[in-house]
Amino acid sequence: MPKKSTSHPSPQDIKVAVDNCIFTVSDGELRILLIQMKKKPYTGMWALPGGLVQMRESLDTAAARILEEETGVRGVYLEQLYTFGDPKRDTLGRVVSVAYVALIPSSGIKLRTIDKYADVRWWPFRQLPKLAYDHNSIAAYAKRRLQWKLEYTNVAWSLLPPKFTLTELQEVYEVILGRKIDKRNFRKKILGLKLIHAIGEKTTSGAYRPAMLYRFWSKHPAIIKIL
Amino acid sequence: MPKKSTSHPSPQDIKVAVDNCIFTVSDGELRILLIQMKKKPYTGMWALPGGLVQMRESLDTAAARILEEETGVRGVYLEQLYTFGDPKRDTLGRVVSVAYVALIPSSGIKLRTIDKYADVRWWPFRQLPKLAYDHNSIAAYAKRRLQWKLEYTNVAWSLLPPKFTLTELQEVYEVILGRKIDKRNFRKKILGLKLIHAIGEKTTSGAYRPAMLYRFWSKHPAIIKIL
DNA sequence: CCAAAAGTGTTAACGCTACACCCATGT
DNA sequence: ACATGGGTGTAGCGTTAACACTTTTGG
Repeated sequence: MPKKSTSHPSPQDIKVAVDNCIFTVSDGELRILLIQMKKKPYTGMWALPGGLVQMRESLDTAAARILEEETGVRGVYLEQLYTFGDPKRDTLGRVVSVAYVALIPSSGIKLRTIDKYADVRWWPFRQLPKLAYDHNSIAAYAKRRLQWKLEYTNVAWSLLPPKFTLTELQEVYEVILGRKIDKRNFRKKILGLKLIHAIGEKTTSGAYRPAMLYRFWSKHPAIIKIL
Repeated sequence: MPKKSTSHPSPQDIKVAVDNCIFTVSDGELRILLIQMKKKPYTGMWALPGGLVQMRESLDTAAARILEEETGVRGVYLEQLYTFGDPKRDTLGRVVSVAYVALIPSSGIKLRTIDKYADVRWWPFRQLPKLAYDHNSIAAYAKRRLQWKLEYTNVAWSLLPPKFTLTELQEVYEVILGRKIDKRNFRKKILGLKLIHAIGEKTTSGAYRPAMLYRFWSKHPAIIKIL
């Protein structure tokens, strides 16, 4: 950017990072994955898992790589959220962070502990601690986007295992949107959209009356008014 | 990012740029502002106006600065769109581009010619040339976002002068959404939303029957189902 | 008086919301 | 038999979509 009237533009030296907001729903709570930092200025603080983008990888690839390093998960829903670039968001130097949202099913995820971090845990979104950097803002923004996506697209399926009951699906909506939904209206609406179909089976393990299991026809993203 | 099994992560050296998709509606067409490049590898090609982020400015500030440098416009609608980071999007080196969308009213904009570029022009969106970098993709994405925003928020007011007729407003919708809208339903809907109000005046200049002029109550962004 | 754009209501279809009871199973 | 979650239908209301003629002005 030559010829500005303002003070000399110093040569650009900016790092580009990716930070992931990894959501799941379990035990009736929206949860987000946080790591506890070891590194110097934020030791002991919790933060979103992230890292610098490598020279030869795209942003999407970087997000997927970091997601896999932290959780061992691959092939899940992963979408760019927003890019945060306040000059003072990192005290050590200028870092622009491209935030991503990942959605993973609650069932059977082994968190991979990695010695880069002191700890890795699922935190109930309602009770987040104070996070490093501007990560509280990023997480808040991610939740708003998730709420929107849930109402207007079919992403909900990314939060469920391949086979699920309608009650489980409804719980995902209720937990994330933060309100009760009428059971009959919900089922009518969802089944009317023809995005899922009952497979013959029923739940076996549970107590009381078994529930029908459903599967979704396609995981391809679609924009459809749901609620 | 220590301990990767893959080849040594080379030290990060990435430039961060901002590119603006500046839209307006005039003469019944959606138009976008393009600049013609002088610089070495893309000489003569058209591209989105953009530039490198300075060390001490935020991304939003950079976008606003570049917008003003190119057009002289200030205080218009400006929103971050998406960040494009394919490693090969710029042949000269690794550049991550944060794209912004700006909306400006068609009336009375003097394009400031700047000797950094060979030319600056409004292009009808329907007939874009092949652009430098990945700017065709960026522009296409920006248009999709604009279409969505028009239907679900009050951004349309950013494309109109302070006083406007309902026909002008409807034209903005028709041009951007690419479909005809029923005049009576449109007026009923828009007036019912209570976002605009008739001021006493009528159009003077035009031939034929004068139209009522309207003004919007507030330009604050709002999310409201419009169409 | 003619051309051109401005302005104005009604009806039918559809979608959304609210609401309460019986069913299948395990203990 | 009972406790627990699974499963089902209808009626009222509001919103949307389709549709055509009269009014005002300039030439």
